Amino acid sequence: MDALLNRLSLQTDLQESDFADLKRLPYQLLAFQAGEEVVSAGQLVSRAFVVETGWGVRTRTLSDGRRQIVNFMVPGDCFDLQAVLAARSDHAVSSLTPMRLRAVPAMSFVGAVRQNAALAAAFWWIGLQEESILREHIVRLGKRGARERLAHLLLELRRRQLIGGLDEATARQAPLTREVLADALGLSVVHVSRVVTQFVKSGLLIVRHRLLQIDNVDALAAIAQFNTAYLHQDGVQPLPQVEALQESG
Amino acid sequence: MDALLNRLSLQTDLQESDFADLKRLPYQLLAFQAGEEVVSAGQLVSRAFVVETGWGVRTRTLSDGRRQIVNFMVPGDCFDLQAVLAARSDHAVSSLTPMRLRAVPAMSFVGAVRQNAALAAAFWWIGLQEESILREHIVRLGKRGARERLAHLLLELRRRQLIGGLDEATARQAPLTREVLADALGLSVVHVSRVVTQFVKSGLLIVRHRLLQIDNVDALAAIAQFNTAYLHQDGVQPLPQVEALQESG
DNA sequence: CGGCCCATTGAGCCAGTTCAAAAAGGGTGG
DNA sequence: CCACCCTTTTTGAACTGGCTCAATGGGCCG
Repeated sequence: MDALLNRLSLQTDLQESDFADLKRLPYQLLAFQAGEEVVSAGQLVSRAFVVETGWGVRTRTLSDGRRQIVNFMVPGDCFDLQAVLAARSDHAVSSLTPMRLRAVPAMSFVGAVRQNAALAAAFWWIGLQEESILREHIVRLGKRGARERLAHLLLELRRRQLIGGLDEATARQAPLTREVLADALGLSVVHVSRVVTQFVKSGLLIVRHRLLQIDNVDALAAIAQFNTAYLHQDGVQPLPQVEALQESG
Repeated sequence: MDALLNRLSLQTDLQESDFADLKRLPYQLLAFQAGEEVVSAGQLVSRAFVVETGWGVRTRTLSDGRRQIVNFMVPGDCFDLQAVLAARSDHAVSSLTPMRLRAVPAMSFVGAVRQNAALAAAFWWIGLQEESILREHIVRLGKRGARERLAHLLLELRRRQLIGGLDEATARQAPLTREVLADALGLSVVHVSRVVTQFVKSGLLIVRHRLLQIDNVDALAAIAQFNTAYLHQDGVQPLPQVEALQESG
């Protein structure tokens, strides 16, 4: 879980002992090939997951087959922390690339979070980031045109990969077919293809096989009006409240 | 905070003592007129809010003035629970109608949640619902046409008002101008107006002043392919995990 | 009664869609 | 190493849902 640990050490002020608590959690490593379904819609989930390597997506499929990608998952992301409540997943999660996941039993996760206030704060923070990413996706779909949407998404994914500790060169890459992009951006495959081509011709993007690679971050940021504030990368403040609580609780 | 209490009693299995803990929290009542800004973007928030009466919206405004409504808030909804972490709000919250809010200091809220596992579970559940509502908004914007979007949103708002304990007649009403709908649905004011008019002519909606009233739930549900699963109304299960934890922690 | 804000309606336009077909990979088996 | 097949991508052409611009109409308040 290097990516998650890296993320937590950058964004929270966990101590060695907190990391130790985290590492002590029981887990199971799961390996998936590209295109497998990790969690099905309607399934009763009872584990929390951490992405170790590879990319995944959370999708919602309407009864007539239309499919919306609700969120992407890159190394260091967690999902189904909600599992804690034995909720039924209302979305499916599947892998885009070969993917390795760490699955933690819900009960153990809750236990750790309840016994360690710093961990609770850290995962609360992660939840906050996730929610913020969802909100930004809403803005992307509701208020932006096709070029802006694509540029904005690619920049977000780069940033999120950086947060997970990947190096700049890797973080600029995204293994996304046009269809995946279309399902995420609320556009047709054909139109995504046109926009990608246009970006390539303008030197913003390099396409190799089905790998998109950002070639000009600044130009994309200008197109997308990209502002990273919503990612809350700066991490938690020294947290006066929570520290006060640790003393009293 | 009747609406929230009602919601919690329907969806969670809190005991009298849990409700007592909740009622014991210090709070401040705030009253706003229609169109006031409750929380500004970038502001450091340090309180959690509960909507007592009235409607609010969370909005994100792009630098060029485009405005996206990310979520609606109806009685019984909570927001800025994240405040706990002293995060900067990346969105503004404002009132659509006169609104009464209960503001709870972040520290007190965290204290209550940390000392009472049942409350923690209840608010975790509320967070899960909120996230699910955001995801459904993504699907609405990404994969649905204008008629579907409007029908779907109105049905969601009805359901959410019912969850807050409002009666059926009230829950069918929504005090939304065309502009608000447009900003929420990613459409233009003009087109929203056309769709509303069309719905009125088909007997799906009644419009009085600036109040939309649902006149035919089933027909709207058919248009929207509305499925309530994502609202997780059924509430938490008896929660084996959390109960086990209460014993051990 | 007049002013203001909101909603409606019409006309023309455009971003993005759909349909269809061709091209380009890339993996597999011979 | 080549031939073949399957999937993905690209491209063209026609279409359309929703947009913009602009003007008119209504309801409410002072």
